[in-house]
Amino acid sequence: MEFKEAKNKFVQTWGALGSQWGINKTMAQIHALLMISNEAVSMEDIMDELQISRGNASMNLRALMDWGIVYKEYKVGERREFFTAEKDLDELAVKISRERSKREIKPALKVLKEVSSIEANTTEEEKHFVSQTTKLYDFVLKADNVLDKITEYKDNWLTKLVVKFMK
Amino acid sequence: MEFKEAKNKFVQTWGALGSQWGINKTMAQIHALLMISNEAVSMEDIMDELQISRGNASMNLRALMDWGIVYKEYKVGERREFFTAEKDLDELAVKISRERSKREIKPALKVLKEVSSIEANTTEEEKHFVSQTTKLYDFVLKADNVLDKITEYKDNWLTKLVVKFMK
DNA sequence: TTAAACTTTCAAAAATAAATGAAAGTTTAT
DNA sequence: ATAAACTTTCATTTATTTTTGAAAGTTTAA
Repeated sequence: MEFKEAKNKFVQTWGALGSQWGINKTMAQIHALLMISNEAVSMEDIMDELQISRGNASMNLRALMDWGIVYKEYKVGERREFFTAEKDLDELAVKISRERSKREIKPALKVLKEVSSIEANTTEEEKHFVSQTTKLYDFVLKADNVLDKITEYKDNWLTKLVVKFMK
Repeated sequence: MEFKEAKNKFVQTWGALGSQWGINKTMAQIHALLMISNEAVSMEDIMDELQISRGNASMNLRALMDWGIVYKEYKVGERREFFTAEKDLDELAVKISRERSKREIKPALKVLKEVSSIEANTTEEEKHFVSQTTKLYDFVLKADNVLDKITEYKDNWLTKLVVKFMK
């Protein structure tokens, strides 16, 4: 396999993986492209490489920056903006997990707490509902806390987790 | 909040969460409904509660069974089939993580291995590509292995993880 | 065997999500 | 101040995903 083919395969695969995980294809592809670039890339070049429109590139770059995993860069004597991705994988994973926790897990926990707190102990059906949602609340809360603790280590958290866990 | 309202809120929330994680809304809603039912539910009742068509119910129940998190049940003297969800949360999480590993992570690893193995050491660009994809391969492999190890514990793996990690 | 009771399949329709591109907005150099 | 160089926005279009529902398939009881 030659370089160009490998590069393309990587970008496509990362894009497909993105959509399986609730991130849109282009967003994941842009991120993939930036990950493997040794220098900052202009919007023009991104549009060109991925064959996407200016609007699409702009909106997805904004989203990536909102996630904190892509940065703007300015070059002296250049009017254009350039973009780079967070390349440290520990840092990348930490940022993604924090953001998803904030956007998805926390709101879900709020609902779980609400619905598990209803005054409902008449029928078996109601008792079961309260019991299940309470368990779910506890489980998700615990999982969210563990994730938080793990990513607090930042540097090499994965390696540290391996070490801790293999003991 | 009364029971019916809480139940509905739970099903809707779980459905929305599902779509953010690459699982379709109806599939997640059916799962939610079964999770909080204290007894097995017929397809008719699922269609009725969620206001969905027969085909939709059938296909998503099949998908849930393929994931191994919903089971068919037969009642004596009843022609119809009934369905229940895996209600043990440890077990549920283990099954989901195993299935996603098999379906998504393993194939991604295969591609990462391929593209990181290209003979390409001429330009800086190529060297950087190989270096980044290699790092990514190592990272994802390690994460996949940790997940595997953690879920091997099955019963109470989350609690065990908390204990191990807080030490 | 046949017919009733049920489930599955899949082509077509509907709903949802993403992409386009032109106009509006912003920044910088002169 | 102005115009060139660039980015963002958003109504519309396009692509993708999901849902429908009717026909085909299956199972069971008589």
